[in-house]
Amino acid sequence: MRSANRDVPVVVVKRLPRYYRYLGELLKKGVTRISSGELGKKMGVTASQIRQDFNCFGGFGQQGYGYDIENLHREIGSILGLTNGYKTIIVGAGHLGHALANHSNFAKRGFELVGIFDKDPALSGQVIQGLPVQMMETLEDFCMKNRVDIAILALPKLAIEMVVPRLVKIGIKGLLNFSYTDIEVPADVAVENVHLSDSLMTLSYKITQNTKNGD
Amino acid sequence: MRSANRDVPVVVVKRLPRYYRYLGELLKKGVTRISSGELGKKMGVTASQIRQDFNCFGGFGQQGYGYDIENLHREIGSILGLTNGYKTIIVGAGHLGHALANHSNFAKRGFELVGIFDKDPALSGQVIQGLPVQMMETLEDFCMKNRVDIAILALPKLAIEMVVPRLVKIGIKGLLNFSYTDIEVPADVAVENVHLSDSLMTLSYKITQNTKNGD
DNA sequence: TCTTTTTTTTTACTTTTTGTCAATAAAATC
DNA sequence: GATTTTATTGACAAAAAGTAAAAAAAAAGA
Repeated sequence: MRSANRDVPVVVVKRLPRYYRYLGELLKKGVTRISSGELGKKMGVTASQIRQDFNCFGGFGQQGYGYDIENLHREIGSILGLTNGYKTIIVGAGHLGHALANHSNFAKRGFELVGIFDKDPALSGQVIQGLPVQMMETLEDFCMKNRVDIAILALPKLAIEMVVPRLVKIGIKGLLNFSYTDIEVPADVAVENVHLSDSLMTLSYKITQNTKNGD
Repeated sequence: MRSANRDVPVVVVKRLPRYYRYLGELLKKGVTRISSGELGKKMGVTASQIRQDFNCFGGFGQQGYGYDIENLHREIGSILGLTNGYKTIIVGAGHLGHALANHSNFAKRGFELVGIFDKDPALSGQVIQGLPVQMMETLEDFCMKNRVDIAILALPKLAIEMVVPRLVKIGIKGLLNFSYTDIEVPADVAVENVHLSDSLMTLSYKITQNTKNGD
């Protein structure tokens, strides 16, 4: 089993979390093996694509047998870096930050929430998920001391512009950006954007198309 | 200017919201025209792609001049269906639902929030964004009377399975799904998923790659 | 051992992106 | 006011990327 996985296309990477989820569910149900055909039917994609995707990082399957779910699940998790136990903070303790802190799947997937920050003194010390909300002044100190890897940015556009450079400066590795702006960082900082309005607009487009064709 | 826009590739549609956002920002700054080259540099994509994309729904540009931003912005908005004024409800008034209700961009983009629902009696009547949280019993009645188009689903996986069929039954047109499961609906109901954990996992992958190559 | 299943690998096809260039509009020059 | 120059699109072509199908190979199970 090759562990090399250089040059995996972005589209494939984007599909990995979904595979991971489905495999996890099967595992929970006690299923131990599955063929690409079966999995494809379940997920609504072609068996060919599944096989092609899995082959990007070495053959996990066995002819005549299929894929060992536990093994495959673990491998994909490892490829995604879930085994690295990235330490995570949330910046912005508003409703969104709060919701994300409570999002149990994050911890389940190996992301350890170690701190929550906000600039509003009224929130100072309030406990969310066992963690006290800290003031922005302590951001750098805390991140350095606790070797924080990821910052989840749940704050408005304006605040973002102040915070991002500070996080970049102390060597943050990744940013999950929920604000409605594209942030600029050096190439060695990974960024993933979640633009909620964009999703709503895409939905709007789909509805508009449906309405056109349907009625 | 052709208004027909059949068969616009999905990849292009996914890019439209971002164009819309950038054009909106330029408009706000008072810029009235822009060339594909300039816009491309700003957005980090090739000028060629921009022209190709815009041409999917008819030529909006003018040789030697560029694109009229106001016109282009309005056209993209119309293609996305933002002018249809879709009526929207949020199901689930937890922190996530709350955050989404406060998300000002939704209203700005023409989505009118008309109702918020939750099953927790403790939240009944609590006012969010001027709207009282309603109990789940009134869901069908309310949606029919108010001709609700879109439901934003901010509830856990288990609750989803109960709610979706009810919404489908009363003819909901679109669902924005935040729960960590893929929902199944008839073809005439549009669905857009926002799987937060997936984004975090993709980020994790990127970090892992950076770490490998960088160090 | 032989058939069946199912992956891997290869090949073909489709979609998407990028690059080029003629056509055209605007601006500048004469 | 006519002519030249510059800017920039739209359309097409080429390249790249991604997806699906087909062929070949390996293992499982009878």
